[in-house]
Order: sequence, then C-alpha cells, then structure tokens
Amino acid sequence: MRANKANLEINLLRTFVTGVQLGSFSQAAQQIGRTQSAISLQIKRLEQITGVRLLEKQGRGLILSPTGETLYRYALRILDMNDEVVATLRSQDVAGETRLGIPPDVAEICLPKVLMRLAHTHPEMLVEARVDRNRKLIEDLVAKALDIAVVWRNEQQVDNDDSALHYRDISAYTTDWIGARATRLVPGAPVPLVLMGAPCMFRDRAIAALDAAGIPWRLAFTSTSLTGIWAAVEAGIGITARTALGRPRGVHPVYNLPSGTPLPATLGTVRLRAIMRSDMPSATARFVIELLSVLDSQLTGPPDDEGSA
DNA sequence: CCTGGGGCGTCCTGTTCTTG
DNA sequence: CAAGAACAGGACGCCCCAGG
Repeated sequence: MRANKANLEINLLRTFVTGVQLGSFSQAAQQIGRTQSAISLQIKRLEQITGVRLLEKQGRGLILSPTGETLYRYALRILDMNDEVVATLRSQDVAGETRLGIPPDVAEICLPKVLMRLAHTHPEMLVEARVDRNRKLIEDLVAKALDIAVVWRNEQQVDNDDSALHYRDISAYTTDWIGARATRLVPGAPVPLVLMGAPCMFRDRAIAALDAAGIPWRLAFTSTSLTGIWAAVEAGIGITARTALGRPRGVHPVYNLPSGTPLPATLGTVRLRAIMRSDMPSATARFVIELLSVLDSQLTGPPDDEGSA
C-alpha cells in the first residue's frame, strides 16, 4: 500500500508563513506583491494539499489551527533549508579570499557565529579575520592589507570621499557611562576612569565630556584590550564610556556621581560602519554583501539563546 | 523538429459576506 | 461603517500533445 504523496509548494508555504507572521493576509499580500484574493486562494490550495484546516476564524482575522501550528513550524524549517540551498548553490562560483578587519567588541559578540555561518554557506571562500583597533584597521584598508573593515565612527563623521572605497552604515549605538556595583566613587574626588590607550574615540569622548562639565577625573586604568577594560570595570577600579555592545553582565550604566551630580549625558551616538575596497573581485564583493547582512542580523537581531544563565 | 490548439493553473478585478 | 476574508468570472501564460 502506498501513501498518497502530496507536494508542498515553497511559494505557498512562504505565503502561509508571511501571513502568520504579519497576522494578516492582506498585509502578506502587500508584502508578497499579490492581491489579497490571490493569497486567500494560495492558502486554500495549501489546505487542499495538506487535507487539513490550517486556519480558523477569529473575529475579522484568522488564527492558526492546531494543525496549522504544526505546519507553521515545519514551514519555517523547510523555507530555511530552501533558502540555504539556494544561497549555497548561488555562491558556488565564489572562490578566493576575503580579508576582514573588525573591532574587538564586535568580534567578541558575533565573530565566531558570523564566521561559522559563512563557512557553512561559502565553504570555498577563505576568510581572514583580524581583530584590531579602528585606526589600525583603516590604515590596513588603505594599504590594501584588508578588503573590508568594520569600524566605529562618530555619528556625524564623514569619511573622505575616496572613490577607491565604499561605505555602508550598519548600526548606531548610544554611548553610556558604565560601572559596576563594586565601583566606589568618592564624593569630591576625581572620577576614576578605565579607558583604552589613545587614540580611542570612546576615550576622547569621556575626557571631553568630563572636562566640559568641569568634573575632575583621573586615569585609573588603561589597557590595549577590551577584555582588560571590562575586567577593570567589573573589578570596580573605575567607570568607562562604551556602548552596550558586548557589555558583561556584571556592569551597568551609571548616571550620577555620589554627590548627586549627574554625569555628562553628552557622550552621544557612535555608528558602526563598514568600509570596503571598491576594486574587489565581483565574487568577493557578493560574498562581502552577504557577510554584512549576516553581521547586521547578528548585531541588530534578537539575542541568540545563550542559555538561561 | 516545429507549430498551434486545448487544458490547466494562477492571478486579477470587482463584489459579497462577516465581524467589531 | 470599516476592515479583512472569501467568492465569481475573466485574462493570461505555460505545458502537453497531435498533426504537418
């Protein structure tokens, strides 16, 4: 006896998933570029293929039936696999080497995940990743020792209009004062600062903000590594100025000095920008575009399941 | 091997129905 | 009354297959 084989069409599943995620098949129609009735027909067809009712009416809208829930979970996996296969096949002609430069805080958060994912979809592309500070990354990019550098920039900063380079902004982050519970700020005493050695954008901002507010400060700890900075802050040696990116669990934003004087709230915003060479081979350029998209999703998407710790 | 007709699937517009 | 889903009828494109 043979089971009756029904084929699930990818485009029907995509419509179904889009509708469920948007909570409306009218909105799904807009997003997919079809009319609402076409979407309605597609869902009907999906129900015919599966032989079960996928949606139930609730008010003016539709909600998933229990079997619809099951299909939805499978559909996500099928679409994921479909997209991965297509991406892999399309990248078959990608071959070569991409030299990526990335700052320490970004590297700590997502570099392993980004590299793992790209190794999966582009096994033939060799990625050389270098973790270094802003200035060094840009020097290497200009010297053609890197193909792409992800760097911190001031919100208003305009990079030179160099036709040999392309720019793409990834995300913007606010800069905060960050300290630990153990940090002792003595009333009236200079604020102990934990900062990277110069040149450093966050260092410049912290010092300039305190100077502008007339708040005395002292350099309590410097380091050339971000790990060292966070360790010193966690140990309560002083406070630092950074974004929330990669902030350890033991530290938190600080707003006031013990005297009640607010810390300057003018640290402003910094922007993560990708600067890439415009003379990359097209295969490398295509790879870099995907790299940025993966990076973007890691930095701006919901946090991965890091366990319940 | 090429071509044209028929069948089928999909989508569109317009309309109706349902519900808040 | 407004918003969203479903239905009806027609248009269009693709595929298959028979005939030249």
